[in-house]
Amino acid sequence: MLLAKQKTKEDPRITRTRALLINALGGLMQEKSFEAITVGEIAQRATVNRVTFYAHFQDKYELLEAWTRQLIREKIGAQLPQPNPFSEEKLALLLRLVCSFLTDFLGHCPPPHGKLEPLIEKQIKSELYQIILTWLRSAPAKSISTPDQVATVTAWAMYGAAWEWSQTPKREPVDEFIPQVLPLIASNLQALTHSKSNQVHTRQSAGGSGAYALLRQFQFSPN
Amino acid sequence: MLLAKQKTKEDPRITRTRALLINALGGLMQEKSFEAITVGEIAQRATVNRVTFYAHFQDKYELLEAWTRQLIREKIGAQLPQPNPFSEEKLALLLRLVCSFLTDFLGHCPPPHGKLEPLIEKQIKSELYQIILTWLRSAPAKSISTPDQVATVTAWAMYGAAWEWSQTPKREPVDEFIPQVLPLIASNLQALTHSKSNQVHTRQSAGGSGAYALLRQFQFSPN
DNA sequence: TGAAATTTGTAGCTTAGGCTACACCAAAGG
DNA sequence: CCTTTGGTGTAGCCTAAGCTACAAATTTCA
Repeated sequence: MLLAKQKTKEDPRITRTRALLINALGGLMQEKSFEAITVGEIAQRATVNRVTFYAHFQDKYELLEAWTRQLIREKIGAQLPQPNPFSEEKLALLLRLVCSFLTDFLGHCPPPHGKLEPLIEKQIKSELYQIILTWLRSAPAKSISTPDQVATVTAWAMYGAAWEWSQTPKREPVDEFIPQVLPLIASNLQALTHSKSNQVHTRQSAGGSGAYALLRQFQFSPN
Repeated sequence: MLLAKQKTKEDPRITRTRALLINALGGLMQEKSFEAITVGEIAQRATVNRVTFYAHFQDKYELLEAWTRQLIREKIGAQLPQPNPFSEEKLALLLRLVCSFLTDFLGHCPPPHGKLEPLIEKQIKSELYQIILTWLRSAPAKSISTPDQVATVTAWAMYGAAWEWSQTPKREPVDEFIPQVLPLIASNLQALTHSKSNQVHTRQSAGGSGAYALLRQFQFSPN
């Protein structure tokens, strides 16, 4: 109803109200755990009627998704000076952004983070997937794998690396961590810099089924 | 924040839109002179339709009044810890606030300040009048003059002093200035601290006409 | 000067948002 | 147990705000 993304410009009231609600949730998330927050509180802090909330979001979980998505776009996607072209420095920066997001973010919000962590995992990987896919589209893809496959694998690898690092109690500083894992991640993107095709296919699977089929299943839907 | 205290609660959309417009003007006033600002610009920066502007304000001059009034309330009225009871320290603080408002404020806005200065003069005096009147109401008024008269005279005296000081090119620091003029101003308020009636009446006028009649004419209308 | 471009202010219509009221559900708590 | 309490979600109505369009001023500039 109100959510229809039409080609015609969006009514400013819609943008404004959504922004108010998202920011209100952001404020409350610094004060109490998500589960303890009620729709009424969110609406009140947003100076918006509670009924209006439901005109924009199914429930508070849907708002949570919108909030984290915006945060991720701000802190990760928007920090890359310009998306194209690809460079190894940009890949390093991207990984660093994911790392700092993970450390900062959870510090901001009082636990428990029950439903929060799977959500941001999903969304960060989705964001990474989109960014990498943009790189792949603007470069000659000589890999034997499809761009979607490369993007998916790289996104998962990057997030996994950052996640593992962020969970380590006595972890090394980011500046040491990044050069250590970057080669593992960048190997998938060799096609972008030299035209050498990678070896993944012959290593992983002898037939048409296996890891690739699985990956295809779990590819992110656009946006 | 916004003052229309009707018995029926004000629609939140109204307060929000007014606040957006006022803040938009505040931003623009730091960038260019008031005369150079158009209604369209204000509305755009407020993320509000230009037509909506006219639903709230007659023209940009009326918005200017609202903006300055809010600023004055924030910087002066709201800085007094609690209005009552009266004390000489509070009077000194009040004068200091007026001084710093005058110096800060004009620095923020690019000249020319043509219509601006008479406006803030009127509004600051009005604010002072209200504050002083509150003091007078909560204290035994033993003066021969009416509270309105005392409040008016004191407000004018305070603003006049602060204005003269702020216009002096090589002025002394506020901390020296305030003790110098405060006795002149406070004399009107003696009735608040001791019950000695002041001498103004016998000094100023021999009959029923004269300064008092003039003052009565120029008393501020409530809000 | 006089035409073009802005800006101003208003009218009429459409839509988002505010409000009341209500049904539903779940968690206390007597 | 059943009542209270508080959060959830929806329906219907009313109002504020958005949009288009247009008729004046007003400013700009050739």
